[in-house]
Amino acid sequence: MNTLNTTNTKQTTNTTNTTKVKKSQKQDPIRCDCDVIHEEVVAEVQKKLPSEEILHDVADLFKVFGDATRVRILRALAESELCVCDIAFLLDKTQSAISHQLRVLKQVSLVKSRREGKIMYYSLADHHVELILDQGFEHVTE
Amino acid sequence: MNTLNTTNTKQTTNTTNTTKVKKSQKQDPIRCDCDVIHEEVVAEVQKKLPSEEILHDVADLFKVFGDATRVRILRALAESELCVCDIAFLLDKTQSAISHQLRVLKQVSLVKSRREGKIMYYSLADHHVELILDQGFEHVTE
DNA sequence: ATTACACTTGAATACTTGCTCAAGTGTTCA
DNA sequence: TGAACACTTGAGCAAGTATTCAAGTGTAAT
Repeated sequence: MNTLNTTNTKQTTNTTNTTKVKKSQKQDPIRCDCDVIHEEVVAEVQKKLPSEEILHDVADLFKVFGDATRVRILRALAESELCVCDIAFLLDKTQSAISHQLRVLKQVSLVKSRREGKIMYYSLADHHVELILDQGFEHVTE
Repeated sequence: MNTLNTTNTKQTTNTTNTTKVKKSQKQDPIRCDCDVIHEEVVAEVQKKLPSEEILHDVADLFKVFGDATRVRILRALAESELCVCDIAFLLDKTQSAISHQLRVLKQVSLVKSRREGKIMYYSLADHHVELILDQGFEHVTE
C-alpha cells in the first residue's frame, strides 16, 4: 500500500476534488500507473483498511468456501455428523479426494473429527460456519 | 451423487447402525471406494442437500471473496466510492490488475460503477456484500 | 482533428489447486 | 500375528487463475 504525503503534493483547484499527481512527485514504490488520486478520500480509506495479515486470512477463509466439493461437504455436515465413506458416497468421489478436502476444512477450523474404532466421524466445528454458508445461499437464491 | 436403494441392500445388525455394502451390490456409478455407509443418515442428508446448481453458484460466489486483492478492494469500497486509480494507488497495483478484478466483482454483482467524464467510480452493489465480508472478518479475528 | 489520459481488454505467463494414484497408518478381529 | 479395511498422505498432473504487457475505447480539452 502506498502512503499519501498530502503536504508534498500540489492540490489543483477543480470541482470534483481530484488531484493531479505529477509522476515525478510520486512516492516509491508506486506501481499505480495513473495520475488522478482523490487524496482526502483515499487517505481516509487508508486509515480504515484492516492489516494486510487479517485481509489475507479473510481471503483464505473464503477461499475454502469457494469450492463446490467443500461447500457440499459442509452442507452435508450441517445436516449430520458423517464418516469419510458416507461423504464420498454422497458426493460420488473417492475417499482420498474427500479426505484431502476434509484436511483443508480442518486446517481452518471449519470441521472437527472424532475417531470411533476404524471410523472417523466429521462434523461442523461450530455454528458460525453455518451462518457464513447461509449468507452465501441467501445471496445466490434471491 | 449416488442414490441409496435401501430395499436392495442388506442391513447387517450391529450396534452403530452402519451397513456393510458388498462391492458387488453397489450401484453405478459409484466411485466411493469404501464399504461402510450409514444408510439412514445418508439417505436423510441426501434429501436435504441443495441442488447441484445452487451449490455451484454458492461456491462461485465465495470464490470471488477468496482472493486478498478482491477482499481489499471490497473493504476499501465499503468505506467510500473510489475510482480505479484510487484503488490501484491504495493497493499498490497496476490499473490493469485492478480493472480486471473489478470486472470479476461486477460480474457477480458485488460492485457497481458510474462514469463521470473520464473517471469511473466504483462502489459496493448493496449492503449484503458488507454482511458477508463482516462474517469473514468476525470468524478470523475471534 | 489531435492529444491526453482514465480505463478496458485479450493474450501470455507464472502460479495455484483439486483430483488421482500408490503407498502408508491406525484400528479391529480372527 | 496377520489380514481386513477406514482413512491419510505425498507426488504428479491437468485445469483454473491473478498478474503483466501491449493494444484498444471512451471522454475531455486544446
